[in-house]
Amino acid sequence: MQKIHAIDIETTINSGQVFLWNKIGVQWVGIDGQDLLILNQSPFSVRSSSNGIDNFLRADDNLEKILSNITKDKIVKSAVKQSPGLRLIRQDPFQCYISFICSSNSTIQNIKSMLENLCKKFGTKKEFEGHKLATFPKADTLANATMKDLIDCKLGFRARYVKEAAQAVNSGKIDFEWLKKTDYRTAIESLKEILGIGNKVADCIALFSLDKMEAFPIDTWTQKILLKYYKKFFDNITEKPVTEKKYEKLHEEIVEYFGPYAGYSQQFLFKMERDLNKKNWL
DNA sequence: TCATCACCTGGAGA
DNA sequence: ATCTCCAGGTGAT
Repeated sequence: MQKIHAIDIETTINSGQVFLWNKIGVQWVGIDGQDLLILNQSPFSVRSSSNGIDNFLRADDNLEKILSNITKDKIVKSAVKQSPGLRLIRQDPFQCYISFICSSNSTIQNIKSMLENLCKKFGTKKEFEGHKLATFPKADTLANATMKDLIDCKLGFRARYVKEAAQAVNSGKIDFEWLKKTDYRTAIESLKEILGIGNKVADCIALFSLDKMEAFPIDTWTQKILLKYYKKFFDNITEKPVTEKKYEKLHEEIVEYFGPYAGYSQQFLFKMERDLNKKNWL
């Protein structure tokens, strides 16, 4: 009972949801908004620099219910069996939003580098249990950053996206508390008004930070998975690039098939396929 | 509605 | 050494 639902920290951190984490000794040290977190597998502990942790590891989820729901599908069932300790993470929304805007057309390692640069240049220095780190920048800081400083963080063409996205938060156009309360479709449409956010990035933000478990990010890996295992289940999956309208039609089919916890399914499938292809994480 | 193409940057492979 | 190609996509035409 305890064993079955035990969280595997390393697996969870190395599942493409978060970027600002490092393994130091036996523990994982990471940045979540203005918090520094330290995770320990054994003995299990989650420690926060500001006790403002908002259930980062989603201990409030009913895993038994979720897992029994999503494992009705055989492929998901085998993916869960392979990484039973994998969990969805509830991230700081602003950090998640900027992180996935930075993710477009890049690699895990480069995304991590960009985000570390942003923290070093714009974050607040903190020390927690002997670890000196800088927190993630606040929205108004990035909104007022110069383009040169953003370019210096190696954001490339994303620099403009990040600045405008931060301005949208600063002005109240993007309100994460409101987005958490509203429905999935409304949240996605709202996020997509921001330059640099398309369907995929919006789904990542919704799933990883806004409690929208029906979000199912479809990237090139997910597309490969759907083609490989689910071609006959969905009409709208092809090897061609997923256009905006195709994405939306496909998502409807996906939620109908995978159910209300589709996002959990995606996470297990994604992890399985990346590992199968021996892709590196953090 | 869809097809092309460009895009910062850094790492891998030719 | 130098070049080409590509990576958790998105925007403009």
